[in-house]
Amino acid sequence: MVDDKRRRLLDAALKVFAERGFHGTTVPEVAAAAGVATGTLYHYFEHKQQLVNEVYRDAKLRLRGTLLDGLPDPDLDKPGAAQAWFAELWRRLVTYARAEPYAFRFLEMQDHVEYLDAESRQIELATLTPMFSVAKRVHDRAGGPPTEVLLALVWGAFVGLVKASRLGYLRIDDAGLVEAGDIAWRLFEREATKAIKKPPKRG
Amino acid sequence: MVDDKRRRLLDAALKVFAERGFHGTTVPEVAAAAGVATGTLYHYFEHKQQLVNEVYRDAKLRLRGTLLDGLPDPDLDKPGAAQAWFAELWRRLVTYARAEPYAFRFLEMQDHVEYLDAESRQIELATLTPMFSVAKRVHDRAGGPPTEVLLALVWGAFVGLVKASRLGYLRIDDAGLVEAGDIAWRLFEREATKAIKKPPKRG
Amino acid sequence: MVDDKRRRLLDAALKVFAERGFHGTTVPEVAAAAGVATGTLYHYFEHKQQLVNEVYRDAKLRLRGTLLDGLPDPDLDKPGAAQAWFAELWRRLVTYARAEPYAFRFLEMQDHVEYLDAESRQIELATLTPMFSVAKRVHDRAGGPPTEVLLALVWGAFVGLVKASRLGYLRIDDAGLVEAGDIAWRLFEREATKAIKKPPKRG
Amino acid sequence: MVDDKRRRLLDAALKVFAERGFHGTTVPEVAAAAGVATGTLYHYFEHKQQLVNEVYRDAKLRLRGTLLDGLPDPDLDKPGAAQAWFAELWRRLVTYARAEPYAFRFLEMQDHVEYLDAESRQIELATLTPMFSVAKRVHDRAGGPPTEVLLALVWGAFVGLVKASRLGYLRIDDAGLVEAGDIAWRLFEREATKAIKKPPKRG
DNA sequence: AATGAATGAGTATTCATTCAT
DNA sequence: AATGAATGAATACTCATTCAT
Repeated sequence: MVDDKRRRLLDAALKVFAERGFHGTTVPEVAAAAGVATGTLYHYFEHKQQLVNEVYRDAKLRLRGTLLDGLPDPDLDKPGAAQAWFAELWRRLVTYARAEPYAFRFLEMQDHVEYLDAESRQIELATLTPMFSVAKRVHDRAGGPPTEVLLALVWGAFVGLVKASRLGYLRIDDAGLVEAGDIAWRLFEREATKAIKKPPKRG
Repeated sequence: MVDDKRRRLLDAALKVFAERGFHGTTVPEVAAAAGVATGTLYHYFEHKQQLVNEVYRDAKLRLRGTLLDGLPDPDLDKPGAAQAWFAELWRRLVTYARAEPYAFRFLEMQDHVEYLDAESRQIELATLTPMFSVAKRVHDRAGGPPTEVLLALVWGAFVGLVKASRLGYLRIDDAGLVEAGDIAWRLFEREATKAIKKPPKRG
Repeated sequence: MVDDKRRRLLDAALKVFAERGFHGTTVPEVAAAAGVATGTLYHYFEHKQQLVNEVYRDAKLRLRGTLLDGLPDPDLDKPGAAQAWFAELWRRLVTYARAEPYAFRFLEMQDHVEYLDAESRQIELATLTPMFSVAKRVHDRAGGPPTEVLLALVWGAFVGLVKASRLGYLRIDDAGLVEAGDIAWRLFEREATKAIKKPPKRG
Repeated sequence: MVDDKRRRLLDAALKVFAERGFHGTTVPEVAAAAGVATGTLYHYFEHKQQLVNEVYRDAKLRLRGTLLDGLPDPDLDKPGAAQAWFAELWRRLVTYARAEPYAFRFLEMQDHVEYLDAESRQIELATLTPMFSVAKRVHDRAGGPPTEVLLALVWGAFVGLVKASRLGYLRIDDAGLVEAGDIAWRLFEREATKAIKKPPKRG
């Protein structure tokens, strides 16, 4: 019951923050969206800033869960394993963006830095690191641009797709989103292909 | 002289809006950043919202100029023309993002919709359309996913790169950014390649 | 058991009111200081204002008791009786101020008038009157300034001493406080002395 | 004109703080009492606490001026000089308490410590020290209780008089207040008298 | 045109009081 | 009786906008 109200507040806050941004959102607005009185919000969160941080962590941890829970590390010696791993991740991203559009939008906002605390930033890193280390292994076999660059391109591509969809620049269904993953894979492809086909040439 | 102040206000506003967002920015803050009194700002702009819109249009038009001025339409029958066109556009994007980091960041913010007026949205479209129509011609020869999807992926990839760089997730110089364009081209490549190699099949 | 909680609430309230004043004190603060839940406080007192009034009366009645219980009226025809009476009262004041520093401080606050009710004010008077009437008898034999003035000076002198001590402007022990009474007596002295030595000149 | 508003705010704040205390006073109340809008108050003072501190210093400095400006140190070898010095100080206190009843009341409030800053406390000391050092010289010739104790008694006596008068426990005019000074002098008298009469016994 | 003090509606936060458990 | 979560009016403070100079 207590947790119920806290949950409702987090969900309502996520939604309005995603729509209007942190500064564009009023505390009573959040409370109203959660169906509680303003004072009640302050029973659960010390101040607006603590609220955003908890909303952020909450959303980010769910993202992390969706992306990483039960995701096996690819056996990179098997042909196609890297691509399968990539496809699975992309599919999970699609799942998250579809299931939690507000969370996805909120997490991609630009002005977080200003109010996020150390704990929140720590979670950000904890989400990226596992993907990064696999990508790095895939990638190191090949050469080419730094892994960070590839990941930034891929992540950005996905975000761009979702954003364009939200703004109405394109209409896309889940199948379309998954298909787009095949295209995004090309960013990795040549490197990964080299990695598998040409290790002998390197030794 | 008069235009000088207006110019300074637009530049100052761009900077603080880019850093703190529309709602996170105070009108006196903008005035102070421009080195004028608050009242002066209201001589040049009716209200805060008109100010953002003019800042937006100003930045967007410069983006449009940087991207499109003197950019020839590619002769798609020549091999490599599409890729050259793409490379040139990417190079121009890099130029803009480097020369006007605040403008780039500001334009990519999420919460514009709320306060942009019709004129501003019109300019947004006017910027996209020319690129889109070329891309469409390149693309239609091939098939595959809708052009909108490809463009969203590419644009998002570029934004992701710049954002990751700003947030410190990667360190990249101009050469690196341009190189990344070669990778991004792969998103188009197969289609474009097909487009060039396989027109007989279509005709 | 029930009274125990009421007692604890009165004591806790006295303490925090003495330290932070009525308006500077929060009802939950009082409850917490008493070790009960906020709601419980409202079982014993209708509202904050009733609480202060009961605290006030409670402290004032104890002051009255300490000062007046068993205090014999002086036989003013005996030499030294007036001074002995004064010394005893002063000693009792010292006792109270030492035993109940919060109560003493609270009672001397300035802004009581605003929230005290008729009953509380009545008790204030009931405390002063007995001392006043004796003082008046001592004093009338002599002449000089009105008794009220003398009492105000003496009472103020004592309060000044305690206040200066609390604020750290001086360090004084019980013996010092009692000694100070000898000095304060001088405010009365000449008149009282005259009263005893010179009645013939008046008659 | 600017200073005029600041002045009005300080005066209005002094009045309402004196009447209702710091916590019992609302910022808009102060602004209204000064005849300005709430926002204007914040143009002159950062927050409520800075306001009280400036009010306090302002009142305290005027008290200090009234008490000490042009007050000559007594020549303690002249008979009657100490008493004359005392009488003059008392007369000045009366002047201040009459001319600035709100300031006097405000300064005597109990709960200052909580919000006064270092600068304000420094001024408190700077006001007391000069009187203290003269009193100490008067007093050291005699012996008896510490000077601090005598000063606390005298100051308290005066405050008691004013407070009793404000609360309606006595009615007193300026002449009465000055006369009361003669009585208060008795607190010092014996020592001072000894000091002048009996130095030989000490040497 | 330029200034920046002035305004007061608006926002974050607190707190006396209620009430379901 | 006791609890403490819930309420919403009240309060400190901010900020877009106006306007006298």
